[in-house]
Amino acid sequence: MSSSLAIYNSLSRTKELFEPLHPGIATVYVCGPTVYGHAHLGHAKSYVSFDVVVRWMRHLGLRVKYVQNITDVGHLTDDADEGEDKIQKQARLEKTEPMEIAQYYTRSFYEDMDRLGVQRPNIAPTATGHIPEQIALVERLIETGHAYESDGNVYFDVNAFAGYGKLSGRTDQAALQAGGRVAERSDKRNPSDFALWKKAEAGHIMKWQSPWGEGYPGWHLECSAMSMKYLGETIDIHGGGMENKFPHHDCEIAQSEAATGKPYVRYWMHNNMVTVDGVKMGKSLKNFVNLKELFDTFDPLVIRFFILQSHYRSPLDFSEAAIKASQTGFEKLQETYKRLLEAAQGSGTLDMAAFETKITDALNDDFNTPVAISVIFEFVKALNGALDKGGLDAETAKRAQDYLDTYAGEVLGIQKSREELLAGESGESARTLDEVMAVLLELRKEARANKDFATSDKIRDLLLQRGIEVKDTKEGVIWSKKKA
RNA sequence: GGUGAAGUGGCCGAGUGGCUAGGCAGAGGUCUGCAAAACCUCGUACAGCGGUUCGAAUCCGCUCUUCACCUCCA
Repeated sequence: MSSSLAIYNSLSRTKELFEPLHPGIATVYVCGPTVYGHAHLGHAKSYVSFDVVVRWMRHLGLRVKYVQNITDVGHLTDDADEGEDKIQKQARLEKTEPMEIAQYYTRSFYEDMDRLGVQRPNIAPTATGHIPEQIALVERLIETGHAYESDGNVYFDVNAFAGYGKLSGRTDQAALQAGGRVAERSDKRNPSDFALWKKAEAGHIMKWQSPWGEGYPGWHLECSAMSMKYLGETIDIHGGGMENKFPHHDCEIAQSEAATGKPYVRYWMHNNMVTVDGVKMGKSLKNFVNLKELFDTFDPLVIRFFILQSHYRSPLDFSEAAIKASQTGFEKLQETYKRLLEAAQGSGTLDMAAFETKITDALNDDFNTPVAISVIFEFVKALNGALDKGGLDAETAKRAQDYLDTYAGEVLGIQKSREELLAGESGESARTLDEVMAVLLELRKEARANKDFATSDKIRDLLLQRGIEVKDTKEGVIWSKKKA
């Protein structure tokens, strides 16, 4: 029952069997953040989703080369030709310089991603670190007749590239302009032409020398230049947010394919948005939920779990109530895993092969994490049932642990480690707590033996008030600290 | 105006021609001194109107509603 990996390709708008260009190796490029503010839930959805994509492909035995850029050149706050550099603006607001802004928010980004269990990309190139590569790409486009210079600016000539707009379906440039909101620029040949290189106006801080004078790269250029540098002229997968299909990804395709004459990307993947009350969460709107604030209330892994309970191509509506519902389910999963690890040996068995097949099929079907999670819950239910009835035999118990380690842990990343679940806290204060708890539970045990339930319940209630939950199970009394 | 999505039970959220999604919440039960946990049972959902079909939430058409993109945005 082996299925193969199918990926929904935004370019063909169908699911296609994934076959890497070079057998055994998958090249993946995902648009990274522009670092001028703390990451929000929308970033989390995107990078958690692609994290699972990469983890699953590695699980399948592919060697994945994963590149994710850091955009540290602030593109403009308005349209391509107006407004202020975003990073420069933030630097002005924070009374510092652009480089410090970029570095500070880059660190902040990785801090948040680490807490979400997002594995770091193999290469995380910055736009400012690849200015020569970008200039070279512009020169190549001028040489091949796909770009032209005009007063220190260099534009891509959309008419010189057949198929511009094929990703977004925006192929009729005339119709596009009719209702468009971007004012025409006199120095462009065609209103749809986009900037490859921009002349630095007075006061612009982030600028570099180029054959066309002092300036800075256009907003689509870095991804093409860095993707080609590290992954080759044709890559397997390019991922990003849906809002980047047009113009960003269409422009990337145009400038890359015009330069190389080769297909740029074989599978385009676009993840959907996080919404709040049905409206997109975005930096420019003021409705975004900062991850650091969210982590004050919720375990980062709960957020990860919440994200993966919906499909990456579906919008995900944010609400505290929805995350709380996820939290309860998440805790149930952790509890069951812990119970499995501590369970005594019995004689029960489970049909592990069926659970293997189901979850593999789900993940092979365009990374269907919600279905994968539902399979894990079916498994959890069967597992708890078996443990209720006296436990699993040694082999099944081992396979059950492997199952959760592999799918909930290694692939989906929604399971806490054994150490975290079993060891609790370490150190002097934890040992003291253990000793004190042992005394209290001994007193409670004596009270219960004497049928003095008033006393035993009082001990339990008072502990619960302080965040320590005591449960009487078949295996004996257990206690755990609950997060408030 | 153009380009693309989507409307599923109290809530979140999969599926997509016949066969249980799953989670949360709720009801009943088993277990327990009681709780908690776990397990068992239950809820007759697929925006509306037509059509295709032996059979449609799933395909087609129309209508209504929502969202994204067309300006930076994961």
